Amino acid sequence: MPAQADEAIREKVLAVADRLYYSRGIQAVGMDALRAEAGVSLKRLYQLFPSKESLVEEVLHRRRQIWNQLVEAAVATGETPRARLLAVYDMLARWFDEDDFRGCVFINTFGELGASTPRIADLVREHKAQFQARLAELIAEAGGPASLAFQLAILAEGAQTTAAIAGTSEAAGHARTAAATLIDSALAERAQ
Amino acid sequence: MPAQADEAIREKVLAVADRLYYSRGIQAVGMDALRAEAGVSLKRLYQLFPSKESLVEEVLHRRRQIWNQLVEAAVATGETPRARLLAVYDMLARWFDEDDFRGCVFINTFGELGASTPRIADLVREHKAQFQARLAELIAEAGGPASLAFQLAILAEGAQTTAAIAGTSEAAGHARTAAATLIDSALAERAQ
DNA sequence: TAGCCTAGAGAACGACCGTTCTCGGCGCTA
DNA sequence: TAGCGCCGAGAACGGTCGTTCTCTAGGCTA
Repeated sequence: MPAQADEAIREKVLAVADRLYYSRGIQAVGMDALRAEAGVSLKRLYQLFPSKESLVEEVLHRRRQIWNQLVEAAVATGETPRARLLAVYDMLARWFDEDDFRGCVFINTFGELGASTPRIADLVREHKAQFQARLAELIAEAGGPASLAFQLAILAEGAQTTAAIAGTSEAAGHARTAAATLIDSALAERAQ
Repeated sequence: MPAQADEAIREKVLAVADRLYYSRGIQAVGMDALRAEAGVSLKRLYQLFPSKESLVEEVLHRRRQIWNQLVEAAVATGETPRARLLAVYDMLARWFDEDDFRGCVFINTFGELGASTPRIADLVREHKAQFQARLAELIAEAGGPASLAFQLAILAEGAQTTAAIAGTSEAAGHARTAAATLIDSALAERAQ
């Protein structure tokens, strides 16, 4: 039982679970469907993850890391603080254009399980708070006010939800335009 | 079997279903829990609504009517087009402050059932499109550009989601401030 | 080669769900 | 008062889910 093989299987299961949960919803995907798709025995599945809930938690944890990497990769492309902020919305636009886009995993999970599973509701809260804190850092670099972080976070949130429901990716462009307006307005006000 | 008594029972069932579904999630509330809470027999329940899915659809329909009334009541308080638009965000603020606020019913339902129940996904899409169209009307009255409707809709959407997850109602205030900035910016641009 | 440990396949279990069926009692008509 | 039909209570049914258990086959050690 080589530990590194276990790690590979873990990652495979997490990747499959992420894909199935995201496309069909968590409650709609049973452990058996997961087992079949991942090519793992049920016994192994429960050795790696003691329960479905713990598996869901790890899927969210993994998504959070991926999200953070996407944000940082986008931010790294900007030369100025303003460009770094707007790059986040460009990243959203690319994401919304993917074929399997179905909204924010965290929002969907919150709607599905938040009322009955406090641990998962907390994970969602943490993730959103962390993203907002990152926005606040970028805004501080630009010399903007703290309230701007709330406004930009609301825009990003709304863009994800709107894109998921309307099924079009144009929400990202509108959010980006609105973000630019809000940033410029806040900086202009501070400048005078 | 007086028809008006049937109507009263229908409304009672719908109200109870709305409350339970909203607070616990749809999948977490069985028909039997509903029966117990509404004080109706299972037989009657299935006479009034042929299936759980049809019941969910009617709950959403009812919520949509309530939402429209709230929007129109808020809009009616504004003297100017700008004030009418901002009144929508004031309405959101009051809603977020309610004890049992748990986000937008339509978003939550979309996350829970949207992937597996196309009819319900369509209802959610229709509702959001209608709200956005109403915003576009108000913006046209103010002489603003059509793209502003998208921006304001994204703000309202994001405010609801952010308030639900963060558990604070301050999102409405930030959304309102951002909305005012976007409106004024758009109108100033058009004026010159 | 003999014995043991492991892991996979899948049956089994208990719980719950949406939906339907049965039964017993009550009220209305003749 | 006798009979009929409706209604509520709740059992029953078929299905699915998360989780555990059983059985069997295969590879490793001595």
